[in-house]
Amino acid sequence: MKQKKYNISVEATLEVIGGKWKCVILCHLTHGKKRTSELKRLMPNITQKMLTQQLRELEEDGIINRIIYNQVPPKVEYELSDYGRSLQGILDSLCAWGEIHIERVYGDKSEVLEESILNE
Amino acid sequence: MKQKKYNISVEATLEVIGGKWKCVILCHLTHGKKRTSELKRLMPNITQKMLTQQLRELEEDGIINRIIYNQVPPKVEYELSDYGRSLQGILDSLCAWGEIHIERVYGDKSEVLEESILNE
DNA sequence: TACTATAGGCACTTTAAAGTACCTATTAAG
DNA sequence: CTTAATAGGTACTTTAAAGTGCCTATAGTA
Repeated sequence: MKQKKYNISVEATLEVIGGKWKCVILCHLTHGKKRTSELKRLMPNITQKMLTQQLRELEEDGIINRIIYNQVPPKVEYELSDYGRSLQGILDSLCAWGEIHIERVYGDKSEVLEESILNE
Repeated sequence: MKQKKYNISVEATLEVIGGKWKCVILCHLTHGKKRTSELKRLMPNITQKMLTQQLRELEEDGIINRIIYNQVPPKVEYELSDYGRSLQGILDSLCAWGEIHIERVYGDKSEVLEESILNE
């Protein structure tokens, strides 16, 4: 546990949910438990490696739980932990702001949001 | 204006406030207008180049206003725009969560937050 | 027997983000 | 006539983030 020094508390938040994928993963998990393959399908552009890597880090930080079913082929589910759920409000706001921003910039969100997510 | 495709709306948000510095800059601006040199002092580890670059991008996205005073030596101030203020709630929550997280991980926040910011 | 599905490991490469170093302009003060 | 202060530009380099390709295990099915 290296003693980092932060100049402002938001830096600590960014260490946990920063980067290209973590917020996206977490936003999906706000809608409930998800299997690895479901997450992969929801994020067509993420690579297997990045998905696993980000999930590991979120688990290490206590944000998500990893649920392993003893089956073949393997089944693993991820869900927000209790602690992770303390981010729910932020995640919801981030998604909501994104929608507002898309409408502001592009007018019609259906032009920039993949259909797959429009009807969900 | 390239028509990006997002798989989830939060990706649009991250395009605007993602990266290492933007949230930090914006959090400082939630406390009011700041000169370039003030921002630099508040973020001892940011380089001149990154500061200017991030400020330019935030301005382009309509999040902040740049106020130029016709003086020598130059004086420039930055403030949240009306649109930027729609992020205020998110920014406050991100800071608040960071404090909670620091206390959870390190116990005492005075050990990881630079003194300069503790008494502000 | 070969192939599928699922979750993931690992070495290596690429790309994008960030950092470094050095440059500009202007005016006042010493 | 040199220096300080402020805000910023730009070419180049470094580093960290992300991506690619190929590998594993296992039980069931065609």
